[in-house]
Amino acid sequence: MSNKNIGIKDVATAAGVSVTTVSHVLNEVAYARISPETRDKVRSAAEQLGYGPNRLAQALRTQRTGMLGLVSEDIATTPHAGRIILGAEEAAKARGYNLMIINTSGSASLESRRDDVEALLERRVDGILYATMYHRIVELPANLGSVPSVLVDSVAAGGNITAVIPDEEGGARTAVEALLAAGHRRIGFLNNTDDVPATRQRLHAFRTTLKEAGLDGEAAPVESEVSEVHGGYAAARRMLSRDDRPTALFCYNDRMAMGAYRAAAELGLSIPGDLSVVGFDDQELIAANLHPGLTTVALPHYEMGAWATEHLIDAVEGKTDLSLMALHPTILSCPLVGRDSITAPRQ
Amino acid sequence: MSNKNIGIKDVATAAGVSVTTVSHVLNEVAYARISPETRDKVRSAAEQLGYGPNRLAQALRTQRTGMLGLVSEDIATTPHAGRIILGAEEAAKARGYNLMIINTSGSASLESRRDDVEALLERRVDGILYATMYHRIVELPANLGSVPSVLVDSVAAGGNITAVIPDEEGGARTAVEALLAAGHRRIGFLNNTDDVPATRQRLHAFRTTLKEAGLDGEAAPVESEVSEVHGGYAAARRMLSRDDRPTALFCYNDRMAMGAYRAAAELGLSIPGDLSVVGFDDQELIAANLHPGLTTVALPHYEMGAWATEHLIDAVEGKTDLSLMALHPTILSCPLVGRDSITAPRQ
DNA sequence: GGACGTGGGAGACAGATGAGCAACAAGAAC
DNA sequence: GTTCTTGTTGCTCATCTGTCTCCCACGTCC
Repeated sequence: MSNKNIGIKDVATAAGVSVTTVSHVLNEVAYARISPETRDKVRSAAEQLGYGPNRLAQALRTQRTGMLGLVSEDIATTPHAGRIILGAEEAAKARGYNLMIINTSGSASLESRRDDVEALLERRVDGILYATMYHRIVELPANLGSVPSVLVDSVAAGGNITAVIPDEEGGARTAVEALLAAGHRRIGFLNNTDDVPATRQRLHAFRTTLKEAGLDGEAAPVESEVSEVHGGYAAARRMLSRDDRPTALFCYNDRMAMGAYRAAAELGLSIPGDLSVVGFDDQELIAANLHPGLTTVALPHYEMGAWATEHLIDAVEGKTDLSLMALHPTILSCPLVGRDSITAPRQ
Repeated sequence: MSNKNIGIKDVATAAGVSVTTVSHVLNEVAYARISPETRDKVRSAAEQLGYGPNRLAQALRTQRTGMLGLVSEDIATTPHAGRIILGAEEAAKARGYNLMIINTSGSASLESRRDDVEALLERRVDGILYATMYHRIVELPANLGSVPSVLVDSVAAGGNITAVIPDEEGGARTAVEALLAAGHRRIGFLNNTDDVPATRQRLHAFRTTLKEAGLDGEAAPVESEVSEVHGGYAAARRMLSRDDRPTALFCYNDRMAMGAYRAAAELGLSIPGDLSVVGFDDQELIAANLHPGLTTVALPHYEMGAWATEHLIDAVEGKTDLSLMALHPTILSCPLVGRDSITAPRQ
């Protein structure tokens, strides 16, 4: 219970040695030659007094705070932020670091982002994690560069900062392959309308994967709407009213899949009997709670947070050169989370 | 862009004054007598050099870090944590403080909680926020007491720590009153089975509110199940199969309400035409995306985080005495979030 | 007189702060 | 009209926060 008023010199007095010796013993300095008895005296004195080092003073002296800054967009509005934070926090804790959190808005001005980073720099964090809420290309404040930093779930406009992003294409491929493996040949895609990497890449992977399976990828039906439940509903209504109605749907995200569930229900189509569905995102609250459970592809938010933190710490400790990794973003795979929304097509 | 290598003495040299003067000017020390010209010189020198104070050194000297520790349970598993964090972060930022986050598990040992708090204390945070993921009675590590602290969404076993909690009874009353106001007289309650304050208090408010409306609260139907979608489904199936089927349902939380939606659909009951439903929690992802939108009662997570932070900072700055507030937990109200799941009963 | 074993002293990190020191002006004493 | 006191303005010096780390000191043994 580190009493805030007890310092190294109190321990020194209690143990009858100098502060230098206490420091040597407690930090297990390699070159220090101190007898085992003295070490014991110091250690027990420290424990009895409830001594805990003042990390501020240590940091001031050593130029290392053991703190990482995390500026995260829209912490509360998506569950994604929580998973990134958790991944980062656990990875940091495992290596003796702590996390300083700053929230920002996805639409915040460059100047306000700059101020956020500045606040972290004044606290002399050893490195900075910059996490966005969805995969895109972001413009980052220039002062980010003055300390090792890693971008989570986006790539930098300048392209000169190490980044981790999800494997959009691989994830889409995984989803479509799950449908193909179940025997489906007429597969539709409910896509998003935003101009973000995920929209383009998932569409590309959708077509390519079908083509590789010997199907006509270009002709496969795609309906685009905003990536919300009502968008998914609208897109699914159109898609399912076609003459050559697909037997399976790949949805841009779980929210759209939720809309598709409703559309299917209204049209008297049962899932997965009449229609198989795959989502994307693995938003527990939706995917696990729909009926039947939604098979979906998970975004590796936890993993990206942990990966970024690991490599950031490596860089801080001089074990890695981030500038080498900055050339290409690191891509983490999106695994399939199987539930009950896929089965073989009828007949 | 605070260059990490620029210190107060560089500014002093550039401005041609002493470091003392720079410190006086930049901190706007009240008793310092410095000419306007000198002040200008100092300020422009500081700006040109991109000087930013080293908060570590400041903190070491002033015994104030301007950092608050937040130990939060299960950051990623519920969206609730995100809202508490956001409330705390924004309140802290508004007053010039920053947040240091530590994640812990709801089932973590007392010793590991102690270590988490200890880590915060070593960093000399000015105060600590301790947030739990659902309203309950928690046992807290003893070292929490060595610095001002506030409990968010729980009360302490010893009862000697200032706490903010949601108004469970008021929220339940609000929900039931919304149903009564729509004209419902046969209202059922789908309750949770866990032995937590919310379970008891919401049930109590349910019965009391009915009684006050001249109905037989004791006789009103209650079905209890685990507070998940499938629990809500099972409870609703039983509830809706009764001879005196209620025309409205108050659900312990939005997840159970989601289960009730499915049960209603299976029984051919339309919402809200044949059955009105109110939830609890306001989990966006569910409540806003069900069809029809679920009217529900919101838990004030953002507000609790903000309230706790405000008062913690007040205590840190000597404006409040937390020990006085520790006598009774502060209760924040749970407002109704109206959507489309309530209407007047048929005929 | 080195080598070895054991330990301590004195900055340095970056900034905050109370006491104190020139410089000058106004008023008072001579 | 000069010197002395007193007061004010403007700024600086020395010291402090808690810890680390380079360098040195002392004694003993071969």
